[in-house]
Amino acid sequence: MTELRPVTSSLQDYLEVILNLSEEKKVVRVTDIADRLDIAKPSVIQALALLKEKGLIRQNRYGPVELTEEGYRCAEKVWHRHNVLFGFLTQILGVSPQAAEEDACLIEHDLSSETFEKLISFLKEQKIEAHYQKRKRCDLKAQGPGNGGRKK
Amino acid sequence: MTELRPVTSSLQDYLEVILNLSEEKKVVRVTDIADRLDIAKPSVIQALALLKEKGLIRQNRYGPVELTEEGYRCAEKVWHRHNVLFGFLTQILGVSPQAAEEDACLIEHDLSSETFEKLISFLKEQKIEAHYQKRKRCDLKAQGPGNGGRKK
DNA sequence: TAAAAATGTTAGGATAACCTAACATGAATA
DNA sequence: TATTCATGTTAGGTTATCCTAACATTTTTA
Repeated sequence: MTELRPVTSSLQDYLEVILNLSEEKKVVRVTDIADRLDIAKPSVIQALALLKEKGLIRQNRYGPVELTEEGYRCAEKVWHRHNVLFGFLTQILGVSPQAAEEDACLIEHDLSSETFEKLISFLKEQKIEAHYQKRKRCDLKAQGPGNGGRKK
Repeated sequence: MTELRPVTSSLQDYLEVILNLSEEKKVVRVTDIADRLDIAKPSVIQALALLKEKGLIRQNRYGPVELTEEGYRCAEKVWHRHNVLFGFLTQILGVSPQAAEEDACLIEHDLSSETFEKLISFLKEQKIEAHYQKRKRCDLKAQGPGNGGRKK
C-alpha cells in the first residue's frame, strides 16, 4: 500500500533543488524548479506528483512547493554528499568549480556509503573542511555557459 | 545517415564486458555477456544490435561477438577509466575492493575528462600506478554475493 | 542420427524520465 | 472589471533500457 518505488537519482535532484531554492526565496514554485533544472514544466509536475506520493513534498494545486520533514532530511543528505564531492574535487584534485559542480551532480547519487565515509575521513585528515562550506546551486548558472543543464 | 545516437553508459558497459570476456576466453557469446552483466539475453541482443549499427562490434546470426577496431578503442578507454577509479578508491581512500568495483562501474561513464586527468596526475604524485594494474571484471563475482548485479 | 539441452532470436510489454501542444487558473494591469 | 500574461496542469508522445514468453537454431549426447 505504501509507495514501493525508490527515490531515484532524478527525484533526488528535484529534492536537492527544492532545498536550494527554499533557502534562496520565500516560496518555491514549479517554474523555479523547471528553470533551475532546465527541464520542461510538465516534467516537473510529473516528478512532483511522485514526490507527493512518497510524502517528501507538499503542494496544493497551483500552490508553492514545500519539503516535508522527511523530504528535507533526504534533500539534506544528497546536498551534503554534493558538497563533500565538490570539496574533494576542487580542493584535493584541483578541478575547476564548473566541472566539479557538474561531476558532483552526476555521481552524488551513485557512490556507496562506504566510499563516502572514506572520502570524508580523507578530507578530515587533509584538514579540508570543504563539506561545511555550503554553496548555492545557483552559483553554477552564474559561472557562464557551462552547459550544466540538460535540455538540448 | 550515420548513427546519430551516442554510445550511452549502458552500451559502454557492454563494450567493457566484451573486452574483458575476450581476454578470458576464445570467443564471446551472448550468454556470456548476459551472465556477466546479469541481464536477460534478449536485452543483450538488443544492445548488440545497436553496437553493430554503430560499427563497434561484429556478430553474425548465432555467432560469437567481436569488437571492431573502434569498438576496442572505446572499450579500452572505459576500462582504463575503470581502473583509475578502482585504484584511487582502494589505494588512496582504502575502500574495499567490492565497493570500489561497484562504485567505479557506476561513475566511470560520467566524470568529466578534466576530473580524470586530475585524478591521474594525483595518482602519479602519490606514486600509485594503480591504473596499470589490470584487473579482470570476473574477480567481482568471485568475491562473494556483493550484489554487484542488476536483475532482481 | 534423433532427442535433449543449450544458445540465440523475435515479439510484445513495462517503466522512468523526458518532451510538446493545448488548456486552465490566478495575478497583474489597462 | 475585463483583459492579458505568467504560471500550473493534462493529455498524449518518445526514447532508453530493461523484462518474459515463445520460438528458432545449434550443439551435445544417448
